[in-house]
Amino acid sequence: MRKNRPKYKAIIDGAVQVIAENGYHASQVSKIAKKAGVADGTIYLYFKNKEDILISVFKEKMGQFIQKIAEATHREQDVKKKLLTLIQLHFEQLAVDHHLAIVTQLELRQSDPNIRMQINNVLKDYLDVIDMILEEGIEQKVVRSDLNIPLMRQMIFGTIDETVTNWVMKNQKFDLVSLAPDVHNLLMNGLRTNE
Amino acid sequence: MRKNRPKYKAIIDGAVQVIAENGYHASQVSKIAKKAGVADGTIYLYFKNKEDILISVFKEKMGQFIQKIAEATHREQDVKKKLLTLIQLHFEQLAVDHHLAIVTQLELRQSDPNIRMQINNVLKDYLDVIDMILEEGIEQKVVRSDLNIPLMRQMIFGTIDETVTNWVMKNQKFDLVSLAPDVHNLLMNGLRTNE
Amino acid sequence: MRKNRPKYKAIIDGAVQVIAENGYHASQVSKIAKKAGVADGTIYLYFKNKEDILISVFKEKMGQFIQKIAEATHREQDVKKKLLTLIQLHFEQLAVDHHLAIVTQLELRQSDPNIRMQINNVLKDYLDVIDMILEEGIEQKVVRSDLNIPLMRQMIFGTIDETVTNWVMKNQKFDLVSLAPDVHNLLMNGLRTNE
Amino acid sequence: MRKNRPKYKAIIDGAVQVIAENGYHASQVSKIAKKAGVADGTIYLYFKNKEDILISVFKEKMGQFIQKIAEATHREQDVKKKLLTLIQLHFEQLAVDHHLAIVTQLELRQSDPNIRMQINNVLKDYLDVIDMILEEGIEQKVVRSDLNIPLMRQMIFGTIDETVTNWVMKNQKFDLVSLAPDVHNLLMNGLRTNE
DNA sequence: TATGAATGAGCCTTCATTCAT
DNA sequence: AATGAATGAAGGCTCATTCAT
Repeated sequence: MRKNRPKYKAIIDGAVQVIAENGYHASQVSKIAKKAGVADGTIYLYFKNKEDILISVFKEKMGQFIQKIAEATHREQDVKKKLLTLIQLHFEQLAVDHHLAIVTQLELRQSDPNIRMQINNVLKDYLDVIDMILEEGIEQKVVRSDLNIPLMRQMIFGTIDETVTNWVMKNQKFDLVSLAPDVHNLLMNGLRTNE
Repeated sequence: MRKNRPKYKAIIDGAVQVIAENGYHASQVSKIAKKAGVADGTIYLYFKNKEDILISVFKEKMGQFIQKIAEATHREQDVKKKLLTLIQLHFEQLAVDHHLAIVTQLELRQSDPNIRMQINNVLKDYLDVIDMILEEGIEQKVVRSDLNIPLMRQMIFGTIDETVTNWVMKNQKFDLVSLAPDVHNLLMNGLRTNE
Repeated sequence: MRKNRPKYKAIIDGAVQVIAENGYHASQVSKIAKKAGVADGTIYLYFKNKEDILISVFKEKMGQFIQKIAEATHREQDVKKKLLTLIQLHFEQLAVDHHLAIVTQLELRQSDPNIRMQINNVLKDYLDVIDMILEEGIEQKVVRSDLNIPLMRQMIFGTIDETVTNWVMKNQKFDLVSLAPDVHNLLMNGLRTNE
Repeated sequence: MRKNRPKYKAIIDGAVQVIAENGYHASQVSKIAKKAGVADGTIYLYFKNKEDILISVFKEKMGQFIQKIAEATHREQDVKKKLLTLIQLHFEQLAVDHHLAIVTQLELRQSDPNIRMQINNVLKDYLDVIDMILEEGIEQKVVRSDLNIPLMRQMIFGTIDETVTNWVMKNQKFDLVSLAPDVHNLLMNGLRTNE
């Protein structure tokens, strides 16, 4: 299968780097090819077009990203701990790969409607993980039940996302991972039931 | 003064529409000119280049946007009411002008570092409004003081922003404004002091 | 008459300066207008189009230039002195107005065939002066008669012109006028009869 | 090596023709591409920009031009014959390629300072050939020693150049090459020692 | 006459994509 | 499969010229 060939991975990784360094619109296919160590034409043996590269980058990288978070939260029993794990892994994975962080937080926000739709498809899995935590929390009465889930999910995702964006925009000058407990505390406070 | 001329406004408004419909990078200058009802060359009497259009769009539109919110929150006495007002006006203004909403939530996220820097400059005023509310809240012991302000601000802005983005992505199918009380409730819950 | 109005002269002088400073193709009409202290549109009350400005510049400036030389050589009796006068005045006039020198030696060489034709018309008068000196010289047996006049004229004009061009290209760093006697000596040597 | 590829030569030759026919500033890149039988974009695989085409045209064509003259004069022993050879080859080469003649005599005179500088660099070699002939002539007492070399060089180059320009301007209606002996005679007369 | 805002045709250059080798 | 030279469509921007005031 095409995706298992070494050049496929080389192109994906090259694309992440080039996009992180130049931004999506300044990322010429030839630049990606050079960084990946292949000829320009070779790109088109693996990808339909430039847009397809971007979508594939997101699917590959975010797929793994989400996968890890999904698995880790499943392993946890406690709802609060699930959320903490989610936040921590989210921060950790981006802190470790700042190229990916730039691409995720900044570059992927742009682009055509149909790219965005595909990206949202992938993101859907992530949001599902959040929803499941919330549902479990409501069931266990750790999370308030008077607000609908999408709203709470938006707070969780919005807060995490905004925090990472801030970190990226400030050129990763502070320690993102160490913020996890406070973010968790803040969110749990908002979510908790008001006895 | 250049900005008071009717064509300036026409171009800004044309740009908002065209960018909302096509995305920034697919928005040819000639398209903006046509929508504004001016010749292509006229654009360059009012704007340095295409990038300058985008920045001006943001400064003009977001400037007013933020101005309104800043004034309205200042008029309120109660901290909780200030936050509610902020959320409500944020939602209302974007709900009323969905072209602007698309540009704000999607198109402006992209683009070169130097565009982003300029945009952040404008946004700074908005974040300052949030910070002031938080500071006042801490003083009045309505807001917890054990977390730093940037973090809480990120929750507030992140949640509001994510909510609007969701609304835009779902093609404005639900009533954004009516969400304000719940968002407010959720955020205040997270922020409140834990006695 | 149009040409006597003060703005006509202002535009011509502005054009000479702007062209000397920027080169013909980087000399926008608006730049010339600004330098002349008139509105862009005013230019077109005095000139048909941009090309017409260039031609008029040449006619005005070179007209005077040639006029002076023609008169001065006529006043001289001696053929040798006539040629010396011609060389000296040629050098002097350009040395005094280096903007004009740049325009004459460099900028006017370019441009469309039909501009060149008009320029040549003006130059014709200058070449006629040379021819008359040569004819007189031949008559008086000071100038050899075994070569045709155009050839000798080309030597005279070519040598003078090349000397000025060199001076312009070297940024007028040496004294052009003081070269006149040597140039005259050299040319007379070539022209003299070989007894 | 880039310059050896057939398309490089095709573009250079196409450029010479198009520039000769239209003048440099009216020579669109697309016209040159069409004449050369390549796509517009192909031009930019071989040349940095439009200006680079002009400079390359000059370097290539004038390089060969000067090379031939330099070699031929070196082969001659006699100083007078060296000069005759120079004049003859100069005329012959331009007579044979009238497109090149137009470009050399008219189009290359124009243009930005930095183009001119590059052109002068190439021309320098030609002027050096003249200087060497003069020095040899002085040594052998065939050329007068009371005038400085640059001045005499200006007469030689100026006369030759002016003659060619006249020929080009008169649309090559007379036989340029046959003028060589007279031009030579005239110049030698000017240069000779006055015993 | 004079103004200068407005016009819009025109062109260099980029770069995603193709295809002969 | 892989290459990379070649393609050519597309668009931002300039500037000579016009015309309503």
